[in-house]
Amino acid sequence: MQQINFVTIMKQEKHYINSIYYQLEQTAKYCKHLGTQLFQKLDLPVSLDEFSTLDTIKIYGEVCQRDLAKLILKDRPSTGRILNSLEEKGLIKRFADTKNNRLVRKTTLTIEGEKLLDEVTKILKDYFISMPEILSGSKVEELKLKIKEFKEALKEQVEMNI
Amino acid sequence: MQQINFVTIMKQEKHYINSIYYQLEQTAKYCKHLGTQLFQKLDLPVSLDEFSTLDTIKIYGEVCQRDLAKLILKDRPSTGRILNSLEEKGLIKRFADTKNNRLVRKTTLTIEGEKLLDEVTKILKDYFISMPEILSGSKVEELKLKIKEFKEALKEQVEMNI
DNA sequence: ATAATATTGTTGTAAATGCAACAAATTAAT
DNA sequence: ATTAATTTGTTGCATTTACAACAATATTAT
Repeated sequence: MQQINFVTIMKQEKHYINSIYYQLEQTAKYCKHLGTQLFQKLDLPVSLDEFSTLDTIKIYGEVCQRDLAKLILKDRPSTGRILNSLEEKGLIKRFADTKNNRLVRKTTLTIEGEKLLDEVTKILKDYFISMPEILSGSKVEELKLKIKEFKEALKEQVEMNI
Repeated sequence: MQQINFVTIMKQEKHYINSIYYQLEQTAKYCKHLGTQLFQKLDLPVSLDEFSTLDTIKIYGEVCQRDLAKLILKDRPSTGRILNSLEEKGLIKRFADTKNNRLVRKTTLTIEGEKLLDEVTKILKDYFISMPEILSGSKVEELKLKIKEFKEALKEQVEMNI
């Protein structure tokens, strides 16, 4: 089987909107709309961004705000504002800590935060169960792995300035 | 080989940020940054969104603004503003037409628009050629097809209200 | 025929986002 | 030792974006 390389593919691309970059962007828009609509329909007390930030903190634990920003791919001001909102809602606690002898602010979920994260995660699962099977599960899983692989490679090429 | 279905996959997802929806969003952010950085670095006379809009008009021809909005997945006001900007720059011409006996505004590229589209498309190609091969070409092509498939299925599930 | 509904494009406004600049504090350089 | 550069988090601002409301017009319903 002949291997067609990336350059060859790009040369064959007559139009940017047929590139994987644009297709990914468009697909992500549908994902974002789907999530936002669900969060509004269910009248949840957090936004989708706040929820995924909670989820990130739960997984990656006590990181400073800048490291969290790098994880959620938002800039430092946006990250700070999301944390302000989560703190006002009593879902996280912030505390001072040091990282390389430098004063930083770290974050943990409160009991209420843990509870909400579990509840909304369950709601999302129930919602996806009620959805028609868009693609067979193994295909989705396979696609997800390929996207992650592509994302990790892309990460090396993009200067994020966070 | 046992087929694992979508529901099974979602049940196994303990965290939203590991879902294909969030992974797609994150990957698209890298794509967006990559493109925006390039357009700024080269000091191009159009934004990435304006360029992809030009490309869309080139492919889909004379469509009304609402149909164009559905293609570029932006709302009607945003679409109108992008067209205003492209018109001010002399890259498109707008003209009145009818669609189902209804007065609509349609768009075509000017000579300058065509020229700029070709030039920037070539610049993008050269840029991608200069990039290291992120993934082997066949893998990227395969991934793109799967993403398109996923996107088309997703489209049926999302009410875009455009 | 009249009213209700739908389509298209625009305007206005509020929210989100990114970016530059800043203050505080530490490390590195000369 | 003094200066320069780096890291972290915040504030302010300008751009983008979404969403509701509107005007104009055509279709549909009663």
